[in-house]
Parts: sequence; structure tokens; C-alpha cells
Amino acid sequence: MVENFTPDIVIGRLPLYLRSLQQMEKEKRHTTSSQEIGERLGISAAQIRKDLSQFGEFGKQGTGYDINNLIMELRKILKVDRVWDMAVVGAGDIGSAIARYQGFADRGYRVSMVFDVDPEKIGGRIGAFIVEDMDKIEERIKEKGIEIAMIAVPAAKAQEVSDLLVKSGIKALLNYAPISINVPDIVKVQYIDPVIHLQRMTFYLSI
Amino acid sequence: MVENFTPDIVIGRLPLYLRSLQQMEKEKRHTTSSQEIGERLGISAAQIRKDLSQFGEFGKQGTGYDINNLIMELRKILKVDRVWDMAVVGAGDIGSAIARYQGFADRGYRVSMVFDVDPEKIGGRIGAFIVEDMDKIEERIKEKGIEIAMIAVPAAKAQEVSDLLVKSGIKALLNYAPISINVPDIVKVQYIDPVIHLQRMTFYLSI
DNA sequence: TAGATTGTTAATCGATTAACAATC
DNA sequence: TAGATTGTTAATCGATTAACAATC
Repeated sequence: MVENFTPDIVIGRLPLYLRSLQQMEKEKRHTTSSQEIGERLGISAAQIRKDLSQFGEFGKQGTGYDINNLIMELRKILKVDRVWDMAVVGAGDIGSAIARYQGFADRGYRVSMVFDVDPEKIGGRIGAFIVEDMDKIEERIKEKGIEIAMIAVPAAKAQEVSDLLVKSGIKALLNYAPISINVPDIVKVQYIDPVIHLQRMTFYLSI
Repeated sequence: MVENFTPDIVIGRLPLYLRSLQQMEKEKRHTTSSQEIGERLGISAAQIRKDLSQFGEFGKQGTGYDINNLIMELRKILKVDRVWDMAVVGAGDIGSAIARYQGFADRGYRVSMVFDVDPEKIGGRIGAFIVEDMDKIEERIKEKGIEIAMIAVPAAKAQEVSDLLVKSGIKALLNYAPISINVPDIVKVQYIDPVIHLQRMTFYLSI
């Protein structure tokens, strides 16, 4: 049997292609080419064609790709031809900004619940949500069948919250706390830490 | 002449090493090994040793690395043995969360100014800052000699804001708007778009 | 048709890892 | 000393690119 394994690094670029295509769609464009996508993203045209060819033949010689069609195909591949409900844990500044973020719309995700431990916050409103008690998190996540959570608690609490989320059945974690967390192999983790990105840039700045 | 070029992918890992080491420092630890750092980050010990060897010999056979010393060295390499002032552009939910973020402390950065175009926001307070008028941004950035900015405006305005920041002398941009921006080669850009990370994970989720 | 662009192959390039002498 | 761990080399592994036949 031939395994159809796609490298992680290829998967990592697909969302960028999708974002560019959705941008073009907004600009009322109808077709594009691997070259144009590449120019927008700073990636070679050959690489984009190679990446896409892992999943099928989506283009036409001479004319390129139909934007709407390729968007549809990428949505299927990335499993965002549906909407995923997410739980936000932590109702501080970051958690609140996430809960109110407009950028999830049309990209496959929506915030469904917001949790905190602070009795002052529980029961209060953040955007369209009522902040729920973290003591109820396992019950609520299981009841709703939620598989994705975003961690927006202090670094010192992130591992503990992560353990609880895994126990609750979460399969994908986006961690805003500036710390590495350990999860079982079946759970995916991604990190957002602005300082990491800043340090990647200041290396190149002259003092 | 032998160029001492360090691959971007190596630079990208150094901030992770630094973050792990600072975590260990907080735990009152004094020495560590490439193996331990690797385990915390899911990176091989050999790779960590190889990465560090690009910059010097920081360890001791048999005992490993002195945590405080390695932190100091990495800070020097990444140029965070100083504090960089940053401008935040956009005083919405994301801009406000950034302006109040406590996670910059001790990691080499601090927010110095916050800008917006909205007359309702200008003059108002966000954390320790008074929101300033974006019409003054070039003048203010040049006057303070700021080289790093964070973009937290709607996607439709991000390119325009980026152009203005480059014109103002900014050399590093952290873009929270979910869109690719074009800048001259001398300017570094990094992106924070939660949806990109989410899509990298849902690919692996079973429906 | 002529020009453009795909999908794919093979070659190149670069990154990771295994292994080990050196040495603390 | 014996055990541990570094820094480095060479081998392996994987990713990127150049090139082009196919074809719209």
C-alpha cells in the first residue's frame, strides 16, 4: 500500500494560499496563476504548483486556476468547508479580543464559549458571550462536542488548563500563553507568542 | 572571504530556546542540557547543539549549559540585551490587548505609543497610554527613533498603514491584520493570524 | 495558431540526524 | 575514575527549484 503522506510544511502553506485567494475573490477577480499567488506571498510558483499537485489537478494549462474553484478545493482539504465551534479559556484582555474578533467569519471558525475562573468575570458579558465558570468546562465542552480551544490564561496556568482541555476531549489547541505545553500525540498544538516573532526580526536589525 | 551566514530557520528557533531557558530560570534551575531543552520543545538535542554552535561554544562537556549564561548569550545574539520601543497602530480590541500585554516585560520589548484614526479614540486612555492621532505618526516615530511597529488595523487598511510606517522609518513590522503586505527588502515582516494556525490543525482533525 | 501556464520529473540544494572523539 | 554531554563531522534525509512536455 502506498501511503499518501503530505509533509507538514506543505500543509502549513495551504492556509496562506487560501487567504490570498479569498483576498482576490474580494477584489472580484476570477482567475489567477501559481506565479501571481507566489508573488503575493513571496513563494516560488513551482512550489505552489507542487504543493497543490499533492491533492489533485486544480488548474488548466494556459489559463491557470479558477479562484472560486480553488478556494472550494482548499476549503475541503483544510476541512473548513464547515464551521468549527471553539472554546476560549481566559476572559482577560487577550481572551476578550479573541471572543470579539471578526476575522473568524468565513474562514471556518467561530467562538462558541468563553470561560474564566474569576467570580467577578463569570456571568459577565464579552461581546455576544456570557463568561462561564471554568469548573463547568469539561461538562460544557463534552455536551457541545467542541474539539478546538484557545488558551488565553497566564503562562503559569497554561499547562494545567491544557490538561483539563485534553481531558475534556479537545483535539486542537491554540495557545496564546508564552510557554510550551505538553499534550498527547493525538492533540495538535499551535502557538501565538508575539515576542517570538519580534525576536526573529530584531536579530536582523542593526543596533 | 568566508560569509558567516546563519539560516533563517536557525534564527527562528533561537527565541524558543530563550523562552525555555527563561522558564527554567523561573523554576530556579541552574544548568540544563541540549536534551532537556529538546524535550521541552520537541526538537532533537543534536539540532539544538548544532544551532548554538553557529554562534560559539556555550556548553561544557559532561555538565551541559549554565542557564543564566546561555540566556545572556542568546539575548546578545537576538539583540534583546536591550529594550526596544514599539508603536502600536490601531486601538481596537487587538491593539488594546497588545498595549496592555504584560508578556513583553523582560523579553526585550515595550510598547511606547498607540495610534488610531478615530477621533473618538484619540486622546483616550488604553492602559498606560494616551491614544495618539495617526496623522502625527511619522513625526512621532521619527522623533522617538522607533524601529518596530505592530499593525492592528482592519485588513483593508493594513497595506496603507504599512506604507506609512515604512516611510516613517520602521524596520520591523508585526502584522495582526489577516493579509499579506508588501514592504521593501530592508524591512522585516512577521504575521500573526490565528486562522492560519487553526487551519494548520483542522487538516489533521477527523470530521 | 501562438502564447501561456499547468503538472511532473530529475537535479540541486539545504536541513537534520547519527555517531563519536574530546573532555568536563 | 566513570559517566555524561558537548561540539563537530559525515551521512542521510527531505524540500525546493529548474526545466519541459502537455495542452488549454
